Amino acid sequence: MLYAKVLVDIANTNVDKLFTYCFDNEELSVLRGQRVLVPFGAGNKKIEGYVLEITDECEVSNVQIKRIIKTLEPYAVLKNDQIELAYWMKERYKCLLSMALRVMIPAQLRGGRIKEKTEALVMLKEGITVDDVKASLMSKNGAVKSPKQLEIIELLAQVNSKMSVKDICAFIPNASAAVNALLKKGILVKSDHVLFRDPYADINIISTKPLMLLEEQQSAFDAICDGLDKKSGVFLLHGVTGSGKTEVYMQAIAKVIGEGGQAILLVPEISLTPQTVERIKGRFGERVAVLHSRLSHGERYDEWRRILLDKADVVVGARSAVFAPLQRLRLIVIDEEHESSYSSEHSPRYSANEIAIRRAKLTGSVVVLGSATPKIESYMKAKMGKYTLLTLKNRANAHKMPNVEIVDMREEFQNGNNSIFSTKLVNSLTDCFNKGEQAILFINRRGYSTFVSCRSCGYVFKCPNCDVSLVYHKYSNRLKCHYCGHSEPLPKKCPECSSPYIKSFGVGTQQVEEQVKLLFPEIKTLRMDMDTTRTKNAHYEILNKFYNGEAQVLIGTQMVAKGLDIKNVTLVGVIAADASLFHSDYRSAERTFQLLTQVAGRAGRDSEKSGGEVVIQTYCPDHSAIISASNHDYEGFYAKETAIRRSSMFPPYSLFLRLLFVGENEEELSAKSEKYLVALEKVIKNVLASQEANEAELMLMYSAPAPIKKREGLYRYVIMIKLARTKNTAQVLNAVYEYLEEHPCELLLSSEINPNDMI
DNA sequence: AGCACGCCGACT
DNA sequence: GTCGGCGTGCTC
Repeated sequence: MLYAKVLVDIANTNVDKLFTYCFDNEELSVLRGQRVLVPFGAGNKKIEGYVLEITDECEVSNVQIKRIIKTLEPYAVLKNDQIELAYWMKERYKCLLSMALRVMIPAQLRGGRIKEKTEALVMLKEGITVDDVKASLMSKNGAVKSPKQLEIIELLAQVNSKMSVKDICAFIPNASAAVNALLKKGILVKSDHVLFRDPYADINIISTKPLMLLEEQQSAFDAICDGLDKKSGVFLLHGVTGSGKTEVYMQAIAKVIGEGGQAILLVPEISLTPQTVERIKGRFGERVAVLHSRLSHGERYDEWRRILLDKADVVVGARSAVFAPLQRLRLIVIDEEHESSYSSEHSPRYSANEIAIRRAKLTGSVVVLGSATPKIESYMKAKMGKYTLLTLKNRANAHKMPNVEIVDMREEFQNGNNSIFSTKLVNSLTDCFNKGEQAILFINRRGYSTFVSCRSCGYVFKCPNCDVSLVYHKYSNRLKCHYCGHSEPLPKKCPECSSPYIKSFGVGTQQVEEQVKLLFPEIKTLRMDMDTTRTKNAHYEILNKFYNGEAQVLIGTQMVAKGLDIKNVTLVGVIAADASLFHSDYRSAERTFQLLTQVAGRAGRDSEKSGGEVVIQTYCPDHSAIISASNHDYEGFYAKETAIRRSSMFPPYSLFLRLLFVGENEEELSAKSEKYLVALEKVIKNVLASQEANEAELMLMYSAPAPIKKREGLYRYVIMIKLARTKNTAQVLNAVYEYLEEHPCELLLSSEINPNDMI
């Protein structure tokens, strides 16, 4: 008898520990990492669980050890390093072990809802030869009784392997009745073959060869190879837009595969277009698996299983692909490492970057973080020597960086221009269209306007479920909430004062499109935002149309800023660069700089044309994020931004811990968060006192409604704790977590360190 | 999470 | 006297 320590798949703190079950290894083989069905609780309810340990001695006493009912798959679904990783995640993200394990396997596996897709294959029964069959199918006078059956037999003998009925029919029309007859006679036998659904079955793959690396690329590649040989290292590949980072990743991946290893390439969800996949598959062929949220359940499960069953060496995917169950992992590449989509928004709120580094440590792999605009935090780590900094300063095809012009919209207004386009941008658009070239207009807001209000009494239309103003959508003539999806028709008069004078303010993608059409009636436009990309292939179709020149201007939100590489685009216009600057969190300048740099990088990617042009419209032309972005000056921005962070003691010079309380009753929420604030303050001060530390290490601590204090009908309150980074920080945090564990509160939704956004 | 056990009020 | 409320505690 052997024993298995099992974690039951129930999301509850009380059962988030190992339970010992037994099994008879003569009749049931159970592996570490395998999923099993076990009886659990008083009613012996059948619960799915993960085997995290196998022992030959039972270490628990005074309990009746139950028996494992069965294994759920014939193989382990978790690799050893993933189990270690899950334990680490529990500590790091304060999540349940069961939740950490859940993100590592496809959701469809749980509950056994997914079925393998199978196909019946037929073959000649063993021991039967073609001649035998021929003889049996001949009548005495030598005529063939069943010509179709004979044909099938001859075909099968010729290909000498199993065939599906569908494939047989491709050679012999309407063969299925004859196949059934042969099956009935026992001449043919049937077997089931498991199919892997291929999400990219329809794309045509053109194989590509490695390009010659430029000097900078070559030295980056050499450094990464060095790391691969040593089986350790985290590299920050800082390369300007268009510098050929992808080619460096690809050659590093090729080296790994060449040596029998495997690699993960993470890309932001938004850039997981068929083009990206095509490019990777073109280089690495069949043994590429793709994982992202747009796959159907079946496709996702099949791709995951291909990885598990060692049918893939490269995994390309979004955030959760960092958990891909590869056995011989040696390299994890994170493209656009600064992207916020690498941080999970729900529990466990992990960061793919952190997970990659942790997983690499556990498996002896190398991590490459690539970006034109690395996170301040990442760049600082590189400067301090925690990561190895690799720099690509030049664009790969010798084309220049685009020329960026900043337009002060306050001046435009003073000069009598109150339209959303500056004179400069209108002139540049005219030029661009005249030359038959294309433009991208970027505005970080969808809809028509940002808010709607009554001109008579000032009433602002707000969402009934959320504490945000409603956005006007002109095409549907409705007011919409971008947080909960609430939508209502635009009222004819003000609900407060009945005035009919209702006006919308602010600019969104729909209005930009409308204005372009008014100014350039002959120009075709395309709009790309959440509203136009709702359907499965919409992304791809819009970009394809633009690529094929079916429109001269593409208007869109964030999603046009990332990764587009269209040679004919020579002009990029940023309608309002300030939109992201006035968020009240310390990262807003960084985000603005990143976004502007990314969007500017879309211009002038063709060496035939002269560099390209970017026009940035803003109300704060002196802001360092805007100036540095216009000069393509990451170093300059980094220096200014770190100076600000240091003087105001923002991360990475300090640390924020945010506790989020969510509930229906605002008074109760406010009172609860206040209560915890008082208690936690005492806890923290006690720790600091016991360490004889300066009380000022607790820099700031308050409780308040979240910036968006109501969302989807629920109120939100936060406790913010700002701590100096000292030798005591870890101990302070542990004390806080310990207190929260001992005093659980059902309203406390999450705790996060340096959250990505404060809303 | 789900189920049993247990200790209080309302009922035939 | 019993039925059922849901607070507490345990599940290999």
